[in-house]
Amino acid sequence: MSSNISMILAKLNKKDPNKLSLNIMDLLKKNITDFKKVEIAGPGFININLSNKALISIINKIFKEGKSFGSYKAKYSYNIEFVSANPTGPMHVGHSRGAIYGDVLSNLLKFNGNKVIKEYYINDYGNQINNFVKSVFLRIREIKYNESFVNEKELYPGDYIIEIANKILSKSKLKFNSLKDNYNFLTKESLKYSMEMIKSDLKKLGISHDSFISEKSIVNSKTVIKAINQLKRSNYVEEGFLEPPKGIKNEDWKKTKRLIFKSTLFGDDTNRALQKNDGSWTYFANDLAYHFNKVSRNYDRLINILGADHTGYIRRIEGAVKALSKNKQILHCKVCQLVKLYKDGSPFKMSKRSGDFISVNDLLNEVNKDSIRFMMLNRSNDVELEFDFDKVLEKSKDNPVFYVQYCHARIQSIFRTIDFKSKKNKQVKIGDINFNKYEKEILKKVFEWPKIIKIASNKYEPHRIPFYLYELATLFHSYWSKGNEDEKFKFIKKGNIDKSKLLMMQLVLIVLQNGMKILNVSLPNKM
RNA sequence: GCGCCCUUAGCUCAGUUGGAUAGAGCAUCGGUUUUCUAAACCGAGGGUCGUAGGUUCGAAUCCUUCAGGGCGCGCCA
Repeated sequence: MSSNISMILAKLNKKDPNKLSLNIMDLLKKNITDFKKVEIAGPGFININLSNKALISIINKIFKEGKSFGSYKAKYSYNIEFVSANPTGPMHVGHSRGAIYGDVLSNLLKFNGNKVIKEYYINDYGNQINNFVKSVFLRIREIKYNESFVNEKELYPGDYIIEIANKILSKSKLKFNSLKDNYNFLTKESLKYSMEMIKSDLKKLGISHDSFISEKSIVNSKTVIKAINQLKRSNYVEEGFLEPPKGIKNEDWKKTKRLIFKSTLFGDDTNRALQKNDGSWTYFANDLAYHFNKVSRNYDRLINILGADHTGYIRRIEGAVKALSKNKQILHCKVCQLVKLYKDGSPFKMSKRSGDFISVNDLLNEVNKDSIRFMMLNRSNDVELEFDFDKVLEKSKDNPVFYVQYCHARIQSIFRTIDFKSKKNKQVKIGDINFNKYEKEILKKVFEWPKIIKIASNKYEPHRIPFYLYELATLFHSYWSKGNEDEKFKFIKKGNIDKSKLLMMQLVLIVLQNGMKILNVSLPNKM
């Protein structure tokens, strides 16, 4: 164990850290007997070797905590919105990253005792939906009346549209003469089937949401007006004109008076329109209303998981939450960078519109859920993730999930061999326990687990968990193999096992199980 | 033009909210299997942490400059 307390105190008091360390060391030696050795190293670190007595008391504490080892008591309520993929088709590989990130972040926060609502915002309103429904209609015409499907720019050509068309046809005897006459029916049915597809994809990835909120229902409930009225009163919304957009040309742009949200007050580049040319609400206006609804549900903390292509949206919506909650609630937007898909050694472009994207379902047909989950978290969410289709399909040693699972399988293998069963309420006593240096390394790693959880939770960085588990597994595999070189490091000798080894393995097991439970990745007993 | 993210070994990336001699995997080279699971392990080579400054006992980490890459910049959703 090591402490940098002297350096911190030195900074505060402007004193020499080495001198402070000497003083602290004296105090420690006088007052505490749990230390075997205390010494000063480097610029003023205090290194402490724990006595067996102290070690045992820590181990007993871990056994007592068991499934909650690593967690700390927090009791905030969270709303985490993630996935929220448009209901115009199945999920693609890019969506799965945010989905898994959000899901594991939720598990992590729950592990610490927080209450978490996992929410999905269904964008079942607007032009995309019109185009989606039109696509379904045209496919129906194609099937029923042999009219060829002309692929216009705005339409969705993917095969799943044909599937939806077939499903609708098999249940309905309507003639489908005009889109207009069948519009409401088609919209309802198409959305039902596309959401079924998405939910099924999510389920296969091990993800389920607690709450689904429909954009259309927000619009119909007039929440938009309520939200905007409140913002008008606090002077965040006004009628006015906006400058022409700087980024891309838009021929439809017109300078007319409309309601705008003053997002520049929150660091945005420009104020944002709440109304379109024709006076109808923009997507942002509806989203504002949705977040008004979220704010009214009184969570302690709001989190949105967004794709990289929505970074420009963050200032606006975070500002909106501040304005709507009168600075009482804070929305944190976390961004997942792109997933770059590689196949046959070259980049594989995804496009939802063209219909040639790799869907989550395609992926799941070839790679198991555990590997996908682990791989998607094996990067910080802030960096692009290279997903090598071929490599993941190989199911080889390149895949780190196997490595961690294998560690678990080896421990279980030992337990099987000696017919060991974990007992409840075990109390370890000081006796013939004597950890060697390899075991101490592993214990040290196990003791780090709560710190990993704390950082991962505070920073919303669940990727730290797979990295940590991988490191723990490395130490274990390394120690295991010592037995190949030297008989005395064999775990089992003549059917017996050292008490210290048994303890060490039980501790590793606790951490592996707690960690993988948060990741929702399985731990097979045999591989 | 503006905003956000990134730049660490040949490649892909970690890096403890500022700590000790910067770490893994892959790739390269060389070793280890009558076994408690070799889906594993051990060893070797490989670094000016993009650049230039600053903050301090101490910087890959914080601040500023510049360069390179990605994403975005709608009255689409």
